[in-house]
Amino acid sequence: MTEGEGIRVRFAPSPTGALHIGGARTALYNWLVARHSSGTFVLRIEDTDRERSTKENIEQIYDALRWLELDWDEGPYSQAERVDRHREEIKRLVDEGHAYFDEGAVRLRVPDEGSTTVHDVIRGEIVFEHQAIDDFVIARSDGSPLYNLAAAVDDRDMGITHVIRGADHISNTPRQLMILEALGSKAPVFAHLPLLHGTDGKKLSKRHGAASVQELRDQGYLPAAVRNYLALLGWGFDDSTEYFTTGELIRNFTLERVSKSPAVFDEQKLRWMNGRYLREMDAAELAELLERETGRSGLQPAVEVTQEKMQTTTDFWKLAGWLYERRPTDEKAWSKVMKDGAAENLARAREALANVEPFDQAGVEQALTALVDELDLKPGKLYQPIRVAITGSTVSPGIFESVALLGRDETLSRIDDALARAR
RNA sequence: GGGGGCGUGGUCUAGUGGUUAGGACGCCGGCCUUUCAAGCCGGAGGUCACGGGUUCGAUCCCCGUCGCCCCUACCA
Repeated sequence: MTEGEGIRVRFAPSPTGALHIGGARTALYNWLVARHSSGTFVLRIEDTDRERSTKENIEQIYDALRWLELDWDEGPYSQAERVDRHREEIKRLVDEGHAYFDEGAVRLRVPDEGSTTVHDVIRGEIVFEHQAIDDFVIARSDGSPLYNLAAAVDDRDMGITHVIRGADHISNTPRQLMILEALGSKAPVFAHLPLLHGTDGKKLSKRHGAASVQELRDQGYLPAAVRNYLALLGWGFDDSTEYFTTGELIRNFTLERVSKSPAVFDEQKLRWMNGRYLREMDAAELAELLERETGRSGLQPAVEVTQEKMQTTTDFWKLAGWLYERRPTDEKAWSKVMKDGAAENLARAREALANVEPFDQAGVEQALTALVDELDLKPGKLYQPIRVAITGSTVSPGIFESVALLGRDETLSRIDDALARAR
């Protein structure tokens, strides 16, 4: 916990579009390492590809990181704005004979013999024979620097001690190491995270659909739940713990426990976990959040009766929307429930509810249970027709609270409509 | 083609030279119950990729094979 005073990590996304969960996880792991060791989390935008590095794309990254509450201590630095530094080092490499011009471009000289070893915290030592690596280009013929050079120089200049990034960079690492060596610089520690794959087994990318951070936000996930879930995609703590507050994540996260094999994003499990976070909030807090999202007010009573059923905040409207607007009746529900004397029972329920005083949950419950006794019915025979009449569906919160929340006038009116239709 | 990485139920993972291979999501069933969830209980599902070794004994150690993925760009 203390040896980390000097630890400096960076998240260095290239702004090619929305930040997807793979990038988000890389950011999270870097952030966790920094916070765990009281180190520094640097944000650097790798925008040397001018075509794709639009202002909007860059803004999306900030936006995603802010929503995830992954705050950076330094930056954001723009790699593009550092081209003078890159050019300086390219010139130096050429001047010192480490690199040479080839048809206008600059290539680094890679020795034919020997090897470069990557020391990876997660994977151990990885050896690359030089003969398998060509002299690679470090600057275009227009003089602009290429990724491997820019990344190596920036990591060095920014004092990065731990490079934590996706495993797709493993093969780039020996190249960056060779640049660093030619520059006479020390190598940072590397940690290559297992890639995230789509269900098709391929590296996760834009084309895998609902995988961007902003989509998760729009679908009603909580940042804390997303962080918890993402932490688990490629990292495990012990044989039974998987629910971690952010503080626990910071305390327990170590690179040594990161797994080596690729993982597949499973939205079902995220949904489950998000539901768990939702249920642990208190109703007032959740109501406030939903009021912010929907622009409505006074949602707490509705939240109290639906909270246990929600998995995402967007579920709220599906579950409670009938309280605020009449929903078209689900025909399957109607035909399933409105038979065998259901209309008569519903009519009796209407009578009973018309006289409930006060019209609250206890009053409704008393009236309805008394009626069930009187008619000698299975409770569902009475409650389901009411449910369908007022919500349009066989699925809703508890019937007593539902009726009480809807209020007498609206309840009776909806029952009347149902009765009219039933006859 | 060359180089590199990875391989534990459908998915995420724990694990050790000797375990009934543990947990979670999902799935199925039960309880609860006014529906659906939640919660609790139970169940199905794994030849620990395959084949050889080493060993009294391998999921775990070694070698090979296969599969998947990444890099092999004047992309990042």
